[in-house]
Amino acid sequence: MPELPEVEVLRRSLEPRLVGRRIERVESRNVSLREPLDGPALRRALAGRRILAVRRRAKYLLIDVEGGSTLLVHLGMSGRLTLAPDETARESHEHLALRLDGGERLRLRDPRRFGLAVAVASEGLEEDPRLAGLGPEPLAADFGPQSLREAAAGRRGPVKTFLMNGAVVVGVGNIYASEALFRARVHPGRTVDRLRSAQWERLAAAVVATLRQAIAEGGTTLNDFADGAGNPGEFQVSLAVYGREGEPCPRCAATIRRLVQGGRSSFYCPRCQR
DNA sequence: CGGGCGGCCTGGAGGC
DNA sequence: TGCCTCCAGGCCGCCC
Repeated sequence: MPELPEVEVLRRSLEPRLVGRRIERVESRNVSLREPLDGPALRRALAGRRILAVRRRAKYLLIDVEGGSTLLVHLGMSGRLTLAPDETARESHEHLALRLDGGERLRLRDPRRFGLAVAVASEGLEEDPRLAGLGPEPLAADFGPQSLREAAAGRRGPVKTFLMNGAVVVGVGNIYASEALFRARVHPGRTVDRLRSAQWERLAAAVVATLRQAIAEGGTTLNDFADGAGNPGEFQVSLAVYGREGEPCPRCAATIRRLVQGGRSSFYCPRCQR
């Protein structure tokens, strides 16, 4: 489901409603997501603690609590995290729920179970194996054409899969990789060793602009993305190429094409993107 | 080592 | 109505 904009929209919707609240009870099912849910460890780390902060790193949501623990949540492809009144009926595939003071419940639902929920030590979080090795945040100062070129040194793969590599830049998934390449007018199959300086400049700027606009528009809701209050996003209306095979390019009206790279669909305009 | 591919899962859409 | 195939926003591990 979510790429950086969706997780950031979710974070912003949850932060004011979670910070300062106490977790009264932790309910977890005995299931395996990307890793098995460890109920006892989650209870030890979270139960009775107040929530101190709600942060994001890459596509991970980080919920810091008292006592030195952080709940690391990843939504995978189909995860949803929602805050709802405690009495709301449990949904199917709801694997974890935190009952909060004030009568609400934070619930993680994830039918495909590609997501993750694990309690880790807040201290040294960046060295956690799940986060170590991640590249720069695209909306931070250390991301730009220079960081892209350095990451591309000695590589030869197509720029589309390069952009989706979390060691290069985090948070750019299948939708926003296609959208940023369209904005930068770079063909998704172009190999990174053949990108010129001006293209790196355009690409870095396009990644930033695309993600910022998507956040401002509440994320992309294709099927089921919603923020913590259940509100869908609007950016799907602004998608220029993703999911639009056969439709006219919004810039030049040529017919948008689809190709498969690394088993994933890429969408592009054959005239604008060379 | 980089890069490509299959695997992990369920569910929705579309064809017949 | 059913049954089948294909496809899906992510990531990991294995292989060459």
